[in-house]
Amino acid sequence: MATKKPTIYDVAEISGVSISTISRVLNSPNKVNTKTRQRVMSAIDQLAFVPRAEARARAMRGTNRIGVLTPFFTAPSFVQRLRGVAAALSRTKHELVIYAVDSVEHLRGYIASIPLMQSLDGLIIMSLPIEDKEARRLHDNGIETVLIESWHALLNCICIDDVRGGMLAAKYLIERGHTRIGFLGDIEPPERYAIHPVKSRLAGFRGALEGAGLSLPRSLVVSAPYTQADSQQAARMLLGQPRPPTAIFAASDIQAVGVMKAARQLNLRIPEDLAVMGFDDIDLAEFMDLTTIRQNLDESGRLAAEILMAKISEPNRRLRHVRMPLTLMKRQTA
Amino acid sequence: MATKKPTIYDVAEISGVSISTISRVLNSPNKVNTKTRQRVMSAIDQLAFVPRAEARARAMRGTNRIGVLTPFFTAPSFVQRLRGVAAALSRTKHELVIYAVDSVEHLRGYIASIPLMQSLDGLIIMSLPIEDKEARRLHDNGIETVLIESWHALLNCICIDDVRGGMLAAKYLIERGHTRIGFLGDIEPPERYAIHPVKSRLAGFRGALEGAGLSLPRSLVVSAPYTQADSQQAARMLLGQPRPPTAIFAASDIQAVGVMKAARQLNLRIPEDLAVMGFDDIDLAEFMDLTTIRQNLDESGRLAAEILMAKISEPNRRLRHVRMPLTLMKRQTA
DNA sequence: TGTTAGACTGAAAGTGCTTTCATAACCCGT
DNA sequence: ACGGGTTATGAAAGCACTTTCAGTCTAACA
Repeated sequence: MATKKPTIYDVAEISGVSISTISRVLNSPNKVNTKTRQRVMSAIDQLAFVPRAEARARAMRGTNRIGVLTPFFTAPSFVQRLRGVAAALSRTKHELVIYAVDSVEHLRGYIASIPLMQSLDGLIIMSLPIEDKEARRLHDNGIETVLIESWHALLNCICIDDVRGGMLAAKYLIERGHTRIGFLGDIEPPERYAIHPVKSRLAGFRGALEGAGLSLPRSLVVSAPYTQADSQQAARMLLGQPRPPTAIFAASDIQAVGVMKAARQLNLRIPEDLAVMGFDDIDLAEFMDLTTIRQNLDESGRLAAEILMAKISEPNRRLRHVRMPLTLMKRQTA
Repeated sequence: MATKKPTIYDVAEISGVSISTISRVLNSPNKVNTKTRQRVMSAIDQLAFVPRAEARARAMRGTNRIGVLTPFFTAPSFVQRLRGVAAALSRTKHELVIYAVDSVEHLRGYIASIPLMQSLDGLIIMSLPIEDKEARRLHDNGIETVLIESWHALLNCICIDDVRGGMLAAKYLIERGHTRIGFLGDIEPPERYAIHPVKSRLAGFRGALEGAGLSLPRSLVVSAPYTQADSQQAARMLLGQPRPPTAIFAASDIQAVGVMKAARQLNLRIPEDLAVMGFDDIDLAEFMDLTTIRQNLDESGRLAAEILMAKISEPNRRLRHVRMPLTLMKRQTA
């Protein structure tokens, strides 16, 4: 049992002729003596030999490859978008190629080489800032592209209005009678290669508070890394102040869970003593009955895949710039 | 303007470097000086150069692509394994291609065509039953393969001992003084194309109970589909009986959460009135402080990827048949 | 029988790219 | 200014085939 894939050299050896002859048998059989050809043929199927290029070409015909460029492959929100993409693709004949980006160089490297390699029919780029030059290159090379959570005039885009999201949260909490409301989010994240919408959410949140005549003192805004544990600790600080907030809006569900845990540790009842809101509506939010601002993550992935497939089969369609709706998911925590 | 399609030689000439450098710019941009890279890049799009995929595939040892065949792409446990795979791959130059399987035909189709198209260096197959003939075909075609959650003599395998997992859960609950313990799981799932380890978990669970002189009456075993809502409903039935259990072991964390919700609806305190255990230890379990049996999902994915890469670079390594350890994660719910 | 036009076949030269290896150019502490 | 360690680059050796070119062999024709 040879585990190696056979080449024409193997076939040549077995049938006792030169590789040129093998090649001829494959490409112009009539130029080869019947006797020799038969010998070669039997060697060919004895080895189950399939010329590589041909195999590839045959397999590729009709198969579209679509790529996803994403940071934070480990974060639930990204996974959920990916899920949407996969769901949309699963019933069609498409391959899903995933590129996990975890540094600027990585990002630039991929964006630079993907369009050139022409091995992808379409590309979905999640939460990564793309520069003008890069957008143009993708566009010029005819790689259909959909951006999620970022924006460029030349490419299809799917976004949400983070500012409005922050406002929605603030308005809801105000409506429920809260006047001291805290904010917790990853305001100054270390990664420069990805897009971080937290500042916009904070801006909208602050705007709505001020619009209602409330203030957002410095002491009620804390920054914590995007993990449950860090957020829990940050929330403890927020709640340990002399005049703690009666509600906290966390810029992501993961962080909201951290807040909930902190509250539990401090024996605060939710929502009576402390109202908690998140952002995203990842699966976890439903499980935990977390009131949150939903951006339909699965749907954004699905939509991206669909836009892509439509553009691939019908390249003249016009560019789509979609703004996905945000909805308040009223559950138990606020 | 030459009418010929440009090659790296042309690009090299224009930008005044060698073809090696061009190749490097394309394949590992970070290995070439920024200044040079820019010069090359501008030459590249000045010529609208596109490398010929065929030549490239030939020159490269393999394709640098590894595939994952998985059912239930939407389920957290699968996503977590995938995450492990992606993490391991991200530091190597391998593309991750995902094939979402959602029917038997799908599965057979993929397995039949993947070896033919030789466009993959390695394959990870998750929770899918593979037949002898198929295993042999993969093996003979030199596609390195790792099976997760299934077993075949010819291929690398990564498994857990589900029976033992069930036993662990039972023993722990017994130790905590419980004598009426219920079981909830997706015992008779409809999908025939995937592997379902629930029965084994139940067997181990039952075995341990009986070993301790306890019985597991029919009434304390309920089957529910693998969703939180269905499990919640099933749990309500379980808890609505004349003599309800004081503890429930759910065959997955998702279902355990359903049980927790049901308990909350019925005003049962956890763990005082009802102890709840899950299985898997998905992220959610930690967030919800769920006591559970951990199978290290991320790790299994990582390991699979690593075995694969080792075998690819060194094909003579011997087959690995790994049994991953299970650990009891003691948290708040039991 | 001696030529000779084909028909076959193999050696070797591409094909367009990747990768290894050696070298040259730097960079840092001393 | 000098070893010791990177980093950047080019020369050259593949990779799996195709194609050209020249040689061998045969069969047919004078």
